[in-house]
Amino acid sequence: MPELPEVETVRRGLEPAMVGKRIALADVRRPNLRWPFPDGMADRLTGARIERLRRRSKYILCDLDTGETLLIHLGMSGRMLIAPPNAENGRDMLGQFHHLHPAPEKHDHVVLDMEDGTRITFNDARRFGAMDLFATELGETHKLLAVLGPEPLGNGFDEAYFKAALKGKNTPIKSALLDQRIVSGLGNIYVCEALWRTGISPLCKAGGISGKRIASLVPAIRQVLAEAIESGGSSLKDYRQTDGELGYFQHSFAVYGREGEACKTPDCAGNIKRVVQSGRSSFFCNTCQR
DNA sequence: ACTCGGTCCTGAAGGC
DNA sequence: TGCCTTCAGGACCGAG
Repeated sequence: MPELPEVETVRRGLEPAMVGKRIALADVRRPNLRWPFPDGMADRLTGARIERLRRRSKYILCDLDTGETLLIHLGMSGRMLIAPPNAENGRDMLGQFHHLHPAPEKHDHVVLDMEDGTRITFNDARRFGAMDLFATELGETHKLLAVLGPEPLGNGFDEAYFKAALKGKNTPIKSALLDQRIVSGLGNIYVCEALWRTGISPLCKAGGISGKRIASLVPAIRQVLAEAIESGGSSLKDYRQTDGELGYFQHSFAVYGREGEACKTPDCAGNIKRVVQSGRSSFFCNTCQR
């Protein structure tokens, strides 16, 4: 499930394959993912050079030399596949583009053939992902970006902001942390992990948590994300796979997916419980998380 | 304004 | 060549 660290890892993996390169041919193989693709997306991508790859929350933003930005969300199951150039593809001496990549497979929804023959494929079985194109100059006024709270690893996310954002909230802290308007980029896994690190129960009402405990969440969130990015970075560095798949990595979790197993807090005799909050599983230790 | 639950989608997993 | 149910999840959207 791509949350901020996974998206950042994907962004870093895509950089060498995309930045500074032109899209020789964009193949948009269905009319929509979660939402309809913008009109003429394939034509608007074909011929564009990618100047920069940015990340905002769980979105990857590709700034093009056409004045437009390609927004990509991986949803639940979205993956970016990178297939390196073959000796036979790219442009021939007449400037004609050709490629010998295998035919796209099931759930390959958007295929970008770069000018050097590299093929970038957006594959998303569940189609919770999204793509959009918008004028770069609109910046963060894009509908999906305008509602986002601060980046958890950025300067805008600090104790003062966080306390103010949670003040008076009746919703459980678990739900508040999943709310992208409060802080953006967290998903179910890292919310569970950050709460465990601070000893705060996911069931606590957000507005009722002491200032000291709220303050402790700030570095806990930052650290769990930074560690996951580091973990992703190292897996990326070692990454060598024939199909070029990129996007997921192994990371060890203290609570997520560990229902019934022993709590990893030193000297804690508890075991991990699972409860459902607003339709999502929360994993926590009800002995050391209060 | 705030909070909650429904919804989209497919594949994996598990019960029988 | 088994069928069926349940679950996973991000984020929008409508209901209360």
